[in-house]
Amino acid sequence: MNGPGQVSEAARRVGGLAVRFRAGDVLYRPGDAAKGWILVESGRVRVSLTADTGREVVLYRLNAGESCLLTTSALMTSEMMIAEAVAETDIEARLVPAVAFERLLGEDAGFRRAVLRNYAERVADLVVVIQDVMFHALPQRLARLLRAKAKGRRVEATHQAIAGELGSAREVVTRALQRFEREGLIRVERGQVEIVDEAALARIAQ
Amino acid sequence: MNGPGQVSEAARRVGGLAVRFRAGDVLYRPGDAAKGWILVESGRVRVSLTADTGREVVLYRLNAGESCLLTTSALMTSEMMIAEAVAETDIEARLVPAVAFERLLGEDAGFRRAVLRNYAERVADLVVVIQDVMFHALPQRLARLLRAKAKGRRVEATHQAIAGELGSAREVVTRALQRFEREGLIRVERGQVEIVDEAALARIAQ
DNA sequence: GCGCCTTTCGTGACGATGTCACAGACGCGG
DNA sequence: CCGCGTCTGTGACATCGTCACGAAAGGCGC
Repeated sequence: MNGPGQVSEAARRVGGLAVRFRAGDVLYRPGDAAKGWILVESGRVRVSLTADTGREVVLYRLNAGESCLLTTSALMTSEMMIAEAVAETDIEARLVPAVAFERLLGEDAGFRRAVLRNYAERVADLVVVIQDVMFHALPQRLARLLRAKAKGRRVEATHQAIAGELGSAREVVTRALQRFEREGLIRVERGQVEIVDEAALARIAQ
Repeated sequence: MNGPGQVSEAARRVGGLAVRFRAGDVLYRPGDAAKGWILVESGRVRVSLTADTGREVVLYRLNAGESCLLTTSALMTSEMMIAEAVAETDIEARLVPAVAFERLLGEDAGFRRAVLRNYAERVADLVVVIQDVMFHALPQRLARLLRAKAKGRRVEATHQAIAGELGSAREVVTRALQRFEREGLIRVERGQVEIVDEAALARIAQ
């Protein structure tokens, strides 16, 4: 395999430290210093921004074989982290010291390509977030999120969690969901949403 | 010198094509394909997102020695450009084919470091934009912008231009400026703003 | 099964912001 | 000095975020 495996193998070869986290653990929070280059080997990490008011927005997620754009950015600029990363599942990761990371970048073309391509995708994620929060109406974004998070026709998420994904407020999400429900698109229950009219949702999501 | 000069020299060495733009020229627009890796050698470029409604937000600017994050991201993912880049001044730049760029990254450690550090800064710019539009009130951002753009105590910009910087709407900027004027912080004239109470502005900007 | 506590959700009121539709003001070229 | 394009001013309105509550649903201990 030429993806996660290769990158992971390179990280191990160069002396990367194996680290583990449990679901719910905070990998880093605003104000922390970047400890090194970090590669997720299994599990999923959510990276988000939080305002002092408590409002939150998810920037991107990291899956196996991926590495955190903002950690590396902080590492390179010697700035502190401004975002927060939380383990959504149990995590196995590898932490590579900055100098070893730089060496790998120089010596291993495959590693370099994989890492840069991964960052390019995360950068695109960030731009999509900006476009979304600035240019797209909430119902549209909500519809898209529901479709994306649906397992079958069920979405397991509290209104608060949905608001966090979208960078909105819980009350606003509650009202938008009520509206969808009145219009017969969904059915709302505590902690979950059932999709009733998938086609209509798709239309709203564009 | 170890900054722009070195990077620029490397780009030339590897066969980068010299290109020029006049102030106001569009370097690329949404839907374009990335033509290669591009380095600004002199002048300033503004990179922004535009909605179909005409609303705009400035993502970052490129100065001499810097390279466009989004172009490189598009290059790596083979996606089309989603943003727009406009020359704010006359520009000299160097366009390096993708393969030559990749080769340079592998062979020249100084080049690699400079480029990656530059991208790390642009990434930080993007995150700041997200934080700003989501978490900070308009008066605060406006005050910050006025201070940043002031030459002496004068800011040359139309309300429309200011709105574009902030990702807001012209009318909203007009009203915010009126309010600042009523409170004696600034004086507004056609196409420019004079700062009267710099200290108060600084306080509002935090 | 019954209280109690925590989490989740519902709702009204209000301010800030974006949008729309115009109207007025300014300045430059002819 | 007349037009016309650019820039600015303004009112009306919808959406969204915030605040301040209160109600409902689950879980837990007993």
